[in-house]
Amino acid sequence: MNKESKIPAPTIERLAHYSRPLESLLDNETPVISSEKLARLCGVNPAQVRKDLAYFGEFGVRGVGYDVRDLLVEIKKILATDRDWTLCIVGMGNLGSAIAENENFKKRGYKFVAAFDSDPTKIGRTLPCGLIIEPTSRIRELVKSLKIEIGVITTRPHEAQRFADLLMDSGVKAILNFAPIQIRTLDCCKIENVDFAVKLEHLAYHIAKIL
Amino acid sequence: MNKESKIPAPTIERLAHYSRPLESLLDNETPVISSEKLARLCGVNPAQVRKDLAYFGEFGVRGVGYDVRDLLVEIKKILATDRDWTLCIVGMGNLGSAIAENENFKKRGYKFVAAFDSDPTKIGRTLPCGLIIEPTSRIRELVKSLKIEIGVITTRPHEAQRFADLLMDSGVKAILNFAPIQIRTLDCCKIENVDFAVKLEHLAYHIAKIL
DNA sequence: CCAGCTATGTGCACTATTTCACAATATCGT
DNA sequence: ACGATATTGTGAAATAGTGCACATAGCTGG
Ligand SMILES: NC(=O)c1ccc[n+]([C@@H]2O[C@H](COP(=O)([O-])OP(=O)(O)OC[C@H]3O[C@@H](n4cnc5c(N)ncnc54)[C@H](O)[C@@H]3O)[C@@H](O)[C@H]2O)c1
Ligand SMILES: NC(=O)c1ccc[n+]([C@@H]2O[C@H](COP(=O)([O-])OP(=O)(O)OC[C@H]3O[C@@H](n4cnc5c(N)ncnc54)[C@H](O)[C@@H]3O)[C@@H](O)[C@H]2O)c1
Repeated sequence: MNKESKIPAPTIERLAHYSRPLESLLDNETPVISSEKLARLCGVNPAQVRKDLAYFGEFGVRGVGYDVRDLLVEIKKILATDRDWTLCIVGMGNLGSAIAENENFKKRGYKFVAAFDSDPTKIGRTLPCGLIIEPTSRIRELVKSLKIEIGVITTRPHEAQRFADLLMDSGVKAILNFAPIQIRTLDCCKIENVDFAVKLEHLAYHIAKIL
Repeated sequence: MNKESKIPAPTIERLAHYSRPLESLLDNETPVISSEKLARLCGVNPAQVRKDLAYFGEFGVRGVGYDVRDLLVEIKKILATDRDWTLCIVGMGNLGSAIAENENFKKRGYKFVAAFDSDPTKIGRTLPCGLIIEPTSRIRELVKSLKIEIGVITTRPHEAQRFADLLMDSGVKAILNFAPIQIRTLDCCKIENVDFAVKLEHLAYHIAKIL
């Protein structure tokens, strides 16, 4: 049971991917799907799908496949997305605003309950989603009182480490960082980075190789 | 020569990461850096740094380290970011606009030369960066006449595949996709996906495990 | 109740990636 | 000029992840 500690990170990421087509299938009234079909929808190997799921239990029926609704429930349980999460976002530039407005996150249970910026001209402004931009000086106070669990960093790079430290120190359990720098992190806090430019550079490398 | 074909994808992504601190070091007037220091700045193993670089040549000096400026030039040469790239973006919602406005991309040589949307109320609008939003019906024409090499997709998910097909058919060599769906792709076109929600789910999984 | 069919769950071999450990080599001080 | 020192470049070992192949087990129809 506690082999959960050595589950490959790619498995976790794929589980999240599997849930996307499953949601469409549910709308589609497709009751059952095979590992082969799901694999094709996600661009992976069918054995991979079965193995990924097998880390967590036996969710399929031999000779039949997986019940779409049940499987989705199980995956959400595994990923802990069967509950709501409380988040805040620091840095309300273009990217920060786009993320705060995005409906998809809300739909998946990621609730932004606070938005921070250090630019005085932005503070107090109300976003279309209803959030009011707070000064960064209130981060500690609000993270604690609103029990914020995840922090999103969309500040400019030179401020990112400072706010990460502040968030961690205030009790945030995880950080999603969009600033293109390497954040030093404490053990008590899990961090994920998203760097679009890295992806573009990867693409550039491949195109250039072909030419 | 053709051992380039078996260079690990993680190596390419790390090379992009290495270039970030190197740029700061340049400003900092630090002339030389060891694999150990660079590794620490990037949160990886020093042997990894050396091996990654060794795929492409010998850039260091034994007993000394790597010349910061030279190394940066070499990495840019490898990643083909020592030149400009021509890009377009399809879907000028919040995220699309944030990306088009971002100065970092321009600074790194990624030039957005066209922006498309299918919403008639948006077409014709001028973005702060100077781009005029074109109707998606002009994608094929403009990709060809402006020699656009990379397409960025920030449309809503259900339109993403259609525009990906159109971009590929128009001659784009690579696509960066932000819509949370699996895009079917042709061999002639390299695709990278960025899915923030997957990262959040990864974080949620880890936090929930600890509790 | 059994035979035939189908698709899962999984041991194992294979492939990919990371890390170790050390020989090779450049520099510096004397 | 040479030994001490530092740090690279790299084969080989260790670790991680993927995919095959098949025994296993549920379902259906007779
Ligand atoms: N914003 C984010 O943080 C974020 C994060 C991850 C993925 N994405 C994905 O990126 C894509 C774009 O996201 P976004 O936040 O820019 O979305 P958005 O709502 O700002 O706009 C997206 C697109 O939909 C069109 N659109 C939106 N509302 C419309 C309307 N009422 N009528 C006609 N067209 C309309 C716009 O023209 C635009 O092209 C989506 O696929 C989304 O899932 C966004
Ligand atoms: N927009 C993107 O596509 C994108 C992509 C990848 C990474 N990022 C990163 O995300 C972060 C935010 O990007 P963004 O596009 O939202 O940046 P942005 O320029 O829209 O704003 C970023 C932040 O800087 C502050 N700011 C900007 N201009 C200011 C000014 N003149 N005076 C005072 N404060 C000012 C804002 O208050 C905001 O908090 C950056 O670290 C960027 O590198 C952005």
